[in-house]
Amino acid sequence: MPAPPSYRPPARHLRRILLMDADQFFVQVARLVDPEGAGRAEVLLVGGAPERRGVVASASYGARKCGAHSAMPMARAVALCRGRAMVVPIPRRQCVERSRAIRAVLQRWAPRVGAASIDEAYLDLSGTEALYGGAPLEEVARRIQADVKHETAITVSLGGGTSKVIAKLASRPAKPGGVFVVPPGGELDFMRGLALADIPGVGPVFAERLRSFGLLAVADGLDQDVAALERMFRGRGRWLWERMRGLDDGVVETERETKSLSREETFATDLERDEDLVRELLALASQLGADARDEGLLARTITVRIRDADFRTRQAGFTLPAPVDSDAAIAEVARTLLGKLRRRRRTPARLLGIALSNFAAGRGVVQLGLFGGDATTDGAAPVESERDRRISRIRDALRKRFGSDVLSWGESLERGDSGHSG
DNA sequence: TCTGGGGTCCTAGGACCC
DNA sequence: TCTGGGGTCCTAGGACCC
Repeated sequence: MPAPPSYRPPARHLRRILLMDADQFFVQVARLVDPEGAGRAEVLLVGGAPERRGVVASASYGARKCGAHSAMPMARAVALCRGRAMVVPIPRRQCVERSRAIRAVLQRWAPRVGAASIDEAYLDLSGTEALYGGAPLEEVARRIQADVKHETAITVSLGGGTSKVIAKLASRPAKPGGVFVVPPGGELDFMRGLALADIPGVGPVFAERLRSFGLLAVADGLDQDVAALERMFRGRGRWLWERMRGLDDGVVETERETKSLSREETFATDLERDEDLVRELLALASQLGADARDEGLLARTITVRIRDADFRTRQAGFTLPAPVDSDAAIAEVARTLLGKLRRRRRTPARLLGIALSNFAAGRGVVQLGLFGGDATTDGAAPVESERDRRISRIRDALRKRFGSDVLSWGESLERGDSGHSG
C-alpha cells in the first residue's frame, strides 16, 4: 500500500497504532532453519549453552509447560525439562533476515513502521481509514497478520489501540497468534484489569517502590491524582498517571540512529590473570572494530565493562578528541581502561565488554585536530606509517589523561605494531 | 539454578568556560 | 578580594527492554 504523499498526523485521540510481536521468535526461526531437528522438538530451548553459563532467549510452549522461560539460566531450564529439552543457539543471521522480511511486509501496510526490537514493531495506521475502505483496525490487523505469515512463514500477534502503550499491552492477550484491539474510549476499562508492573517502563525496582505504597494493580493507582503521585514518585508521578490511563504521546519512530555499539563476552569460567583478560579484550576490540566499519561509524568514546566474579559490574570510559574505527585504536584505549579497572579491583572476572559511542560523521569525513588534519577514512587502506602516527597520538592522549605509567600495564598491543616504542 | 548479549534513556557530580 | 550562575561536556552508575 503506498503511503499518502503528505502524511499529516491526525488528532491524538484518533490515532490507530498496532504493535506486532513475533511469538517466541527465536524458537520459530530455529524450527524453520532446522525442520528435522528443532522443528520436531516440542520442548525446545533457544539460547546460550548451559556449560557457557548461557540463559534462555526463547522457550517453546512445550518448554514453558515445564516452567522454563526466557532470561532463565539455561542450566536451570534444562533441569526443569528433565532431559526432554533440545537446546540450540540463536540462529542470529537468519533471525535478522526474517526480521527484515517481516518489516518489509509491514511497510506495505502502514505509512509509519518503527522497529522496537528484532521481533517487535509499531505501526501507525492513523489516517489510513479511507485507504482500507473504512475497515476496523482489527480487520486490518488480521489481514496484515495473514500477509506476514504468507510472506515470511512467521506467526505474529498484533495488539492495537490509540497509543503505543495500549497497543503494546493489547499484544499480550492477543498471543499466541491472535489480534486484540482496544477500541477508542475503552482504554480505562482495559487498563483497570492490569497490574502496575505490566506497564512498560515499570521494572522490578519501580514496582517494588509502588508496592511499598500499597499500589499493586492499576486500579489501586487510579484513585491518586497527579499531585499525590508526584509527591510519592517525584519525576515519575505524571508519567505514571498517564500510563495508567493508557495515555502515551510517543510517536512511531521510523528511523533511529545508532547511539552505541558493543561486544561483550561471559567466560565459561572466570578469568583471573591479566594476560588472559587482555587477550579476550583484544579479540573483542577486533570484532567491535569490524562492526563499526561495517556500519560506517566512527566513535569518540570507548567504554570497557567488567563483571567481577561476585557479579558486580564496573565500567570505565574515555572520550578521544577525534573519532576512530580501527581495531588498534580501540584496543589501545580499551587496554588502558581495563588496566584502570583492574588496578581498582583485581578479582576474577566473569565478563568483559567494550562499547563504542559518541559517533561522529561517517566514512569519508576528514578527521580534524589532534589526530592529524590530513587523516581520512575513505575506505582506502591507510599506509602503515599514518596508522602508527594515529596510534601514537592516541597514546599521547591516554598518557595525558592517565599518567605516564599507563603503558607499563600489560604487553605490547598488537603484533602489527611491531613492538617498537612509538 | 546462579544469573546473556544487545541496546536505550536518565541522573548526578565535577571540570571548565563565560 | 570574594562570590555566583548558567551551559556544556565528560564520566559512572543504574533502570529498563527484548
